[in-house]
Amino acid sequence: MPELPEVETTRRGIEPHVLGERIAEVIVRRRDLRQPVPRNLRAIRGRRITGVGRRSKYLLLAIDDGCTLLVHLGMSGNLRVASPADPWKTHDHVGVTLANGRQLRFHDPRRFGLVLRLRGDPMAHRLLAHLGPEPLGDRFTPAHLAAACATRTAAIKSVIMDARVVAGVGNIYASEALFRAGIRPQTAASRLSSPRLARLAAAIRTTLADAVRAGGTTLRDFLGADGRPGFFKQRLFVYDRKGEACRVCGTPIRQAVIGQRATYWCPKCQR
DNA sequence: ACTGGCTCCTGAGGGC
DNA sequence: TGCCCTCAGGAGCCAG
Repeated sequence: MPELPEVETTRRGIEPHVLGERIAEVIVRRRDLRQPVPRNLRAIRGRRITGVGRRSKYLLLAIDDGCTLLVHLGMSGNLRVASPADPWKTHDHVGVTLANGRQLRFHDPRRFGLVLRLRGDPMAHRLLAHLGPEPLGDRFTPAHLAAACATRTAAIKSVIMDARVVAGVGNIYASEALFRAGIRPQTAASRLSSPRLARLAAAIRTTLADAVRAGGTTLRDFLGADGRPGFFKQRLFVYDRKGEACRVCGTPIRQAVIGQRATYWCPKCQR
């Protein structure tokens, strides 16, 4: 479910409720996520949350003992601000109760998500160390994208979904950015000219920034920290629109599988 | 060094 | 209604 805009929406949603707050209790109802929730997670009890950050699709809660709570939402996860008195839903796996009477609930039916407690520099952790530049940051430039694509024969869509090339671009926004750039998703990355890649880099930026502004995309089950859906779905040009008319030229949107993932494009607008 | 394929898991939706 | 099949927003790991 969540790509970068959904994770950023979650980050912004929880930040005002948790920043500076003391952790009163940690409740773990299920440990068997993508990696087991560590036994020492409870060590954050009594500590304070000093920062709410994001890297790629990971949320990083800085704790005042120097460790970091690393949260990944996987395909079906969400993190919401609840009351400790709220009934626990079936797939609410972890709860972090705060001194202000709020409780962060980690909910994840498919359990592809992750809750870890990291010591030391989180960016040095093996899950984060290999990540490429943030697409909304200064280090993601046309030159960077061109260098990454120069030697790669894989489909451009697969390349922009490679987190080592650029972090946080998932299946929805890869198709959307390629539409905005006028590039067919199956084109071999190395065959794209510099101007076209520059246009793609800009499209990745604007697509993600627009989606963040709309509170992310809710296709089926994404909810922000306040339990509300995102509204970017109404603005999708191609994703999940197979057979429907292109919003620009009216041609039916096509769908195919690239790298095991459903991919959508307009055969007229994208060359 | 890349590339494509497989895997984890649950639930929703379509077809019959 | 109900059952069965397919597919889903991620991403690490594997063999070739």
